[in-house]
Amino acid sequence: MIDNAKETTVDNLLELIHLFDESIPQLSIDCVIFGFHDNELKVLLCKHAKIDLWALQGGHIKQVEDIDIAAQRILEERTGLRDIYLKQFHTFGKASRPTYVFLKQLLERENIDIEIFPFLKQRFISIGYYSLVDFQKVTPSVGLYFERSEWFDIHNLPTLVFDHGEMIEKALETMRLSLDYQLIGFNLMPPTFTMKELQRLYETILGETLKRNSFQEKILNLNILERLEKQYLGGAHKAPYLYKFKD
Amino acid sequence: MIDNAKETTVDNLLELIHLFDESIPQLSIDCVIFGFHDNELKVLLCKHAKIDLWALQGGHIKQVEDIDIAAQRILEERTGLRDIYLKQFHTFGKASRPTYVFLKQLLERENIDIEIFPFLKQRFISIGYYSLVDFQKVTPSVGLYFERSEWFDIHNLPTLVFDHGEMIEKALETMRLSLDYQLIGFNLMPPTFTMKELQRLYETILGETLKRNSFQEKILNLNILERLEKQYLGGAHKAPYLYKFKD
DNA sequence: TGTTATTGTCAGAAATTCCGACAATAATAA
DNA sequence: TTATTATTGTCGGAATTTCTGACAATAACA
Repeated sequence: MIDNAKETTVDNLLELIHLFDESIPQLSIDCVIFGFHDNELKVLLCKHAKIDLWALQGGHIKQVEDIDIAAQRILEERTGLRDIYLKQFHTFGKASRPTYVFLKQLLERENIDIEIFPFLKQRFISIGYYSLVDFQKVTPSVGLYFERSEWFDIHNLPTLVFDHGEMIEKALETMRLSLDYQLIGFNLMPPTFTMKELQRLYETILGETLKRNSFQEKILNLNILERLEKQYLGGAHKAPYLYKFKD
Repeated sequence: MIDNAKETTVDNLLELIHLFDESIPQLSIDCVIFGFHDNELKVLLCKHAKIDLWALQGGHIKQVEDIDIAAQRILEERTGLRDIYLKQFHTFGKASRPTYVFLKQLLERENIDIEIFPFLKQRFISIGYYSLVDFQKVTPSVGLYFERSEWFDIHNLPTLVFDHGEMIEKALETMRLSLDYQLIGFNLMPPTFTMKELQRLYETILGETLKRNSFQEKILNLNILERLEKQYLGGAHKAPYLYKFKD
């Protein structure tokens, strides 16, 4: 958890304006960064100092920048991670997305009239990406003008801005569906792992328990794992095989 | 096929500028409108009078308009159809999408300097939607400042602008995958139809032949069809049952 | 040395998909 | 009227996949 109690200063407002100037207007990217560790599935949210609402990790697209690259940049800014599985899943563009109301309220608490920044009055359309990381490996960092960045359990989310709740829902649904026909967890596992550890990842993402032998059969049939030598791990039981993903 | 040999006049250039003004900048929608009829799968493309490249049916999003509604509006403008299955499938945003080069070339042929219209110099990001219609029921109409609108067989496409070829590819792939777990052809079939007719739709979309009895078994198991009385259709053989989609 | 907890494996059950075969039947030809 | 032809409906078994319980193997611990 990060808490730097940053104040909104004139300086970082100017920086914000500069960012807007060199970015594509009315279009943002929001990353649903899922974090997995020890049977827990979390999502990384951030929050402004003066407002009790949480938001996804968002950002803008530079005028000369691929949208996929922009999403990677945002992910790296907030997590320090690169080369992570990151997938575009949907673009959200309801006319009623209440970005204006939120920003107005935010600026009012700073005693700033939103009329000074006409670009903030515009409606925003957001391209959603999701990714899956090991939250133990991440040191969250707040973006410009946010105050805190924190992992929340997927079953216990705080109140969110805009339609960010809906976005998380849709990202989760997409990820669960894609689990059936592609492997998305290979950044999450240590270099070698047991079948049980992999199963727990699947169970946590899917939110349901799986049969031990069915799971093993299914995964092995995908033919993406290489079996290594057993290793004694210190449990009062038979030692499991270790696996690694094939190169 | 529509061919109205429309000239680019000052009037419709002004109209174009007006459209840009009330729309979200640097963001467009492109609709991959697939047309099916008699074992043929086509896509509806349009073309400017002075340029030998074809394009998807595109348009812009009004400042106060849901993106889904904008896509529906574009579809209706170009085909006259409403309440059609229309699905967002991907947003395309490579920094190198060469929209500027194309528009400059287009305007030069009209002896217009693109510098007069700075908004045209901007890079565009495009939200892709696809839909599936019966091309016999459609009377294509050209949008503002296009000259012709025509159906092309999916296996025999002309040279396309920008990355529109890639967009069609991705739309087709998405549609084929979604065929497995949802029914997308219900606007295409007549009110009642035979199993063979439905099978041909699937075969055409998938680009492969299917076994008669496996297909029937699979579709009936979806439990979305209602079997009606047989009807003699005039073939030298047993009359097939008719089906309709359950209400 | 026995107990305990977990693992690897296998065989059979259950479910799904695949596929060939055959009778039914409507139009057409004889 | 009758035989032929083309296509349909359906059934049953083969092949494949998925599910599930059972049991032996084994490493740590008492």
